[in-house]
Amino acid sequence: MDFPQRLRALRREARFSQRDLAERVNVDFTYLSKIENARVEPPSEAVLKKIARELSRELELDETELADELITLAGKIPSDLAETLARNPGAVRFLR
Amino acid sequence: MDFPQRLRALRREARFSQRDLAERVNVDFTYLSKIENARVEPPSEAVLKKIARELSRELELDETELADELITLAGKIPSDLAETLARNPGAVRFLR
DNA sequence: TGGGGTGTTGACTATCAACTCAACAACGCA
DNA sequence: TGCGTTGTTGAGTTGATAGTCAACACCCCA
Repeated sequence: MDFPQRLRALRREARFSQRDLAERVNVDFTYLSKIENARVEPPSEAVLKKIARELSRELELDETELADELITLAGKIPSDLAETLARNPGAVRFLR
Repeated sequence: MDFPQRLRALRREARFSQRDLAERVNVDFTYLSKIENARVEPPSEAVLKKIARELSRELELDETELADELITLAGKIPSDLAETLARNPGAVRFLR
């Protein structure tokens, strides 16, 4: 399941319209539409986290886990992790 | 050693002027100056890789290793690694 | 004393990511 | 049949990133 599909599935499961969710995370609802239809790239990490907050709240899921799922599905690396990696020269070699 | 210092050290070791190196990697030499003086952020990964190519060539170092060093010094994550991480949901959890 | 090679700076520009806004279509149902 | 709710699309905005360009200063040495 790719990011757009997953987002739409979660949103519907939570019984939110695009307008509902958009308002809660402070973006325009048309933006959510484009995201769900892969017309644009997944949103910023900040927005992803807000989405995770609202959806986890409604669906009684763990917020952090959902955020991680969405962020990696979105093809990004959680910024706190990215920072740690960038500061550890060894960590990168280890991963290789 | 931070990124700007390291770059300048390597370039001098290779006996390249800013103009020399800039021409080889197809950027303006004044841009290198600003980078070495930390007037701007480190360059894009694409430019970093070209720099690594030219310097490793001249100094007989391993190109990939030098690229990794420069990229992480620049505070970035090598994009191929980022991709691998983003595709492995488990890897992120493991790192946590 | 001036010409070539070096590095620095300020102002400007192009590209891209991350959105918003205006308009409209499709459905349900009172 | 018309009104409310939902979703889609095209065009435009905004701020950040990644550079370029013109000008100048310093050195060296012929």
